[in-house]
Parts: sequence; structure tokens; C-alpha cells
Amino acid sequence: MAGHQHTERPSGDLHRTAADRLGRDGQRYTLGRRAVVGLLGDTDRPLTISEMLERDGALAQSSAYRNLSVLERAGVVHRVVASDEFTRFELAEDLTGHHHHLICSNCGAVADFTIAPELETTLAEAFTDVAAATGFRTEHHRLDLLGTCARCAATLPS
Amino acid sequence: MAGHQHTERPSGDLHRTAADRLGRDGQRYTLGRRAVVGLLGDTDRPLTISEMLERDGALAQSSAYRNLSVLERAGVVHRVVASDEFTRFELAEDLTGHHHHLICSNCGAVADFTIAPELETTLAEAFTDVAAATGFRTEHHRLDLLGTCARCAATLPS
DNA sequence: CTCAGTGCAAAGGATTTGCATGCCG
DNA sequence: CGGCATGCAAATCCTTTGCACTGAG
Repeated sequence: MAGHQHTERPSGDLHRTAADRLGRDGQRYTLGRRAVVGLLGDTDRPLTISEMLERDGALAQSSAYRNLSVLERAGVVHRVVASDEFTRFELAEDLTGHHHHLICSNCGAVADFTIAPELETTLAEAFTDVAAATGFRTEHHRLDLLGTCARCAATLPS
Repeated sequence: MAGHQHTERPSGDLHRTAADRLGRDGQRYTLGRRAVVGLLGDTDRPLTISEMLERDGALAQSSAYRNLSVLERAGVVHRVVASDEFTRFELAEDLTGHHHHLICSNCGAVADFTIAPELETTLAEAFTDVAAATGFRTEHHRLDLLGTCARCAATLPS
């Protein structure tokens, strides 16, 4: 149930797709950008910037921020806002499969999960109705569970 | 469909509830706290700190932050993280009714909406399953639509 | 009186930006 | 070669904190 969706896709595909999308945006697929995409392709949960810097000591902080921003505009990565002060990033959903997040309000950890496809379909229909009623142009939805992760639940009192 | 849930409850109730919950936390319901709660009770969408400061010139920034933090701990208000850099706040859901957010990725605006109760029930069941499978202790969920609000859609090209 | 709440100003910290250098195309 | 990408360091800006003052009980 919780995801390892990211490893299901051969990484050659991933980099080629990333390069294509950047190209369409008039951007190069440089080593730094490839490194970031590689990191995100190797994990099953969204990563913070500092996690990326830890995992690849060669990455410069400012370049990481700049490249993630470029990759986000090109539709390669997606920005995840959790409950703590850190922004996280994951590969765009069309590269990993649609999924949702378990967000720990205590430690900020984020894990992936999925729900039944029929339920997704029902939700999508409801969203179409809302959009029609409000003039909102929906790009995607975000369905997260907030609470306490198993790890923190073991430590905390209540 | 889009919400005016917040005005459905008489404001006397609101302030009494707020005072009760703060009292349970050993906190006073002071004028500054009452002002913040009043502002949130008067709107149909989450407000940023600076919106609150604009609406009530007497509020001091640091007190607003501190009081919102106290009110959050007491379960009176809820922190809403959208897509821009501003944290927003709304009244706790048991004071306004369960709802969701339309978040404009362009201007950061947030509007409320609701979905059919039966759909909420189905979702809740799915969440119970996920929690059981992962050991995650769910406190609440967050279901938001991200896209372009009607206002921005009129201005933007695509 | 006492102590929590308040407001100002300064500090903190993630993120962004200026600028000189290096590398890709 | 020419321009975009990079990396360092400085700047930004939302948010938090220190501290002296005020007000509620």
C-alpha cells in the first residue's frame, strides 16, 4: 500500500523524459539537474532540499533550489508542502503514478500511499462539478492524511 | 457549493467556545485573541497574517503570531498551508463544518468548497484501511484542488 | 500585587539573488 | 566563441524571540 512506485520505471526512461520536458522549455538537462532527478527517482518519498544535499555532497544549495524550480516549471518534479517548514520535492505524478501522502505532524516525515482507483474516479467526478460551479481550473488535487507516523506514535505519550 | 459556512454559527457561540477551549488550556481569552477569532469568523476563506493585520490595524504582528499559535494549540483555529509562502489560518473544522480548499497556484488565493457527505464517508473508510496497514495515527485529512482561480484564469494566457 | 499578554525591535532560518567563473552547445 | 549554469556569499522575507511594559484577576 505505501509506495515504491518510483522504482517501477526504468531510469533510462526517466532521464529521457526529463531531458525532453526541459528541452520543450528551452532548458538544458545538465549534470546538476540529472543528479537531482536521479535522487528523486531513487526514493519512495518526497525529499527536502537538505536531504538532497546530504545524499549528494557535490550539490550546491543554490543550484539545487534553482534547478528544482526549473524542473518544476518543466513538469518534471512536484513541490510538496507538508506540515513543517521544509519544502519537499518528488517526481511529477505522471512519472511515478498518482499517490497521496501520510504526513506526520510531529516530525514532518512524509510517506506515500494510494487509494482504490474507483474511489479516485468518484473523486475526479466530484472535482469536475466543483470546478464547473466555481470557474476554477483544476490542475491536480492533493489528498493527504495528517497525524502521527508509526515511529513517532511509539515515542509519544498519548 | 463554495462556502459561507463560517457565518452559519452565531458569533456568541463562537466566542464562548473559543473562551472555553482556551480556558481548558489554561489560557485567557484576551482582546487580541478575540479580535483574531472575530476576523476568522467573519470570512469564508482562510486568512494570512498580513490580511489580518490589514483588516485590524490595532493588531501587532508578533501578538498575532503568538495568539494564533495559542489558539491552534487550543483547537480553536487551524493552520492552512497553501502553495505560496504565506501561512493561512481558519477556524477549526468543528466550528465551521468540514470543507476543502481551492488553491490558486498563480496568486495563492484560497477558497472553500465541500463535497457530498457520502463521498466523505467512503473516503473516511479508505483512510481507516490505510491507517491500519501502516500504523499511521490519522488526525485529519486534507483534500485540496490546485489550479487556477477564475480571476487568474481570466488574466492569464493559456 | 503578580503574572500572563502585548508590542517593539532584533534575531532566526529557509529560500532567493548578485556576480564572477566555468562549461555546454 | 556566447550564453546559460554554477557556486559562493550576501540579501530577502516570513516568522520567532528577547525584553520591558501593561493590564486582567
